Amino acid sequence: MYSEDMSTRTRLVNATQELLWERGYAATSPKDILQRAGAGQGSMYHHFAGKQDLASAALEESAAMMRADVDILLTGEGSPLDRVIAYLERQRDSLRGCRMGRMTYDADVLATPELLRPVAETLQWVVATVTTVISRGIEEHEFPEGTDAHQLASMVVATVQGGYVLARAQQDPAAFDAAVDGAAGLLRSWSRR
Amino acid sequence: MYSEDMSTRTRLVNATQELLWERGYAATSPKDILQRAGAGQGSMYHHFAGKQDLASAALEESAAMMRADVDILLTGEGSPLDRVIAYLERQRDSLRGCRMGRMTYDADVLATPELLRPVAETLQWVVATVTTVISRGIEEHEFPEGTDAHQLASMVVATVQGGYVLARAQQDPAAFDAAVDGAAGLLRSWSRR
DNA sequence: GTCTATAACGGGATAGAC
DNA sequence: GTCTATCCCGTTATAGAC
Repeated sequence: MYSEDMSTRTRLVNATQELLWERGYAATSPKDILQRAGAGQGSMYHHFAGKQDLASAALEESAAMMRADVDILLTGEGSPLDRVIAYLERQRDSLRGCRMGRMTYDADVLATPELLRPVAETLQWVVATVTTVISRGIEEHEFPEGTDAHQLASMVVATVQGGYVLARAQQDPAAFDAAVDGAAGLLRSWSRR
Repeated sequence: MYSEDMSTRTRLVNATQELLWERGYAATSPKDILQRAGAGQGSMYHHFAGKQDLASAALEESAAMMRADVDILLTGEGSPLDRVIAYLERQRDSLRGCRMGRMTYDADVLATPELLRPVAETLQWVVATVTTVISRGIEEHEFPEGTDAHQLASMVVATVQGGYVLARAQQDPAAFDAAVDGAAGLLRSWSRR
């Protein structure tokens, strides 16, 4: 339940963002959303065309938040290698999984272009941004010449996404940490070649 | 619809395995299963206590299949490095994702110990098996001394699991290939240190 | 063992009052 | 703008005939 100074529309979007992260699209009902937002049926159908429309707005908002979070790590302090390792190591709440990545296993999302688009674009953006940082590292001779920046970036992002899967399966964040630590170790070694 | 020489029970389990892979647990209804198996309501409730019981049997069967598939790659021909790379590179149908990994984003599975158990055990087994292969590689001096086999194995399995996520988001197997090629490249480099 | 009929419940959307 | 009442449909399970 949100504070009164947020508009009903905002409370609806926020509640939907949370539920999409926790349970996914198909498993989230309008009733769940309304209860968490402290709103009635009418409000939702006044502000949005329906569940899908609201979910679309919520996903776009979550996508923007994820980009902002990742951007801070990748454009922050330190050398290119430091920043890639910051992206790997500073993920929080690994048991919650990825707001965007989890949607790829929701059949309704895959089948609905408006819902898949923010997911596809955001993950694509993360890979592209890591690729840019690694390319910079190659220019600065922190990574060897001939490094395939896109392959390396794909591996880095996949390690994070897959680390979430392993941690959720074991219900243990240590499984995530082992994966990203393994990737960070290899990257450090690669940069010293 | 399956051939007549399979028992109804077997057809139910097989149909459920397929649907769990394609859509997950919550999104699969008994009706879907019965239609694909070519059976009626009565058959299912005769052989199984309900949807959850049938899904449990199907997941156990899929888990065994996945272990068999992975085992062939990891205990097959070649040096430890070759076998780890075979595991990375010989995944098929990357757009389908992982039978077990996908279940970690299904809230009902997480909340049901009988359903989560095969998922957790199988992914744990894969990481442990890759760890063993890498440890062997360290003994044989194919990997440097001081290599953390468990971290490296976690990274390898996470890359595969995350590669599925990236490929499904883009609806393009190339995203999977880039991730596993990146991991394979780093591993080769690491083994030559 | 397998079938159909039915029931109880919840999801998602609409209607119309306030 | 927000509320409640209502509707239609699909999911899951049960009952009982064959």
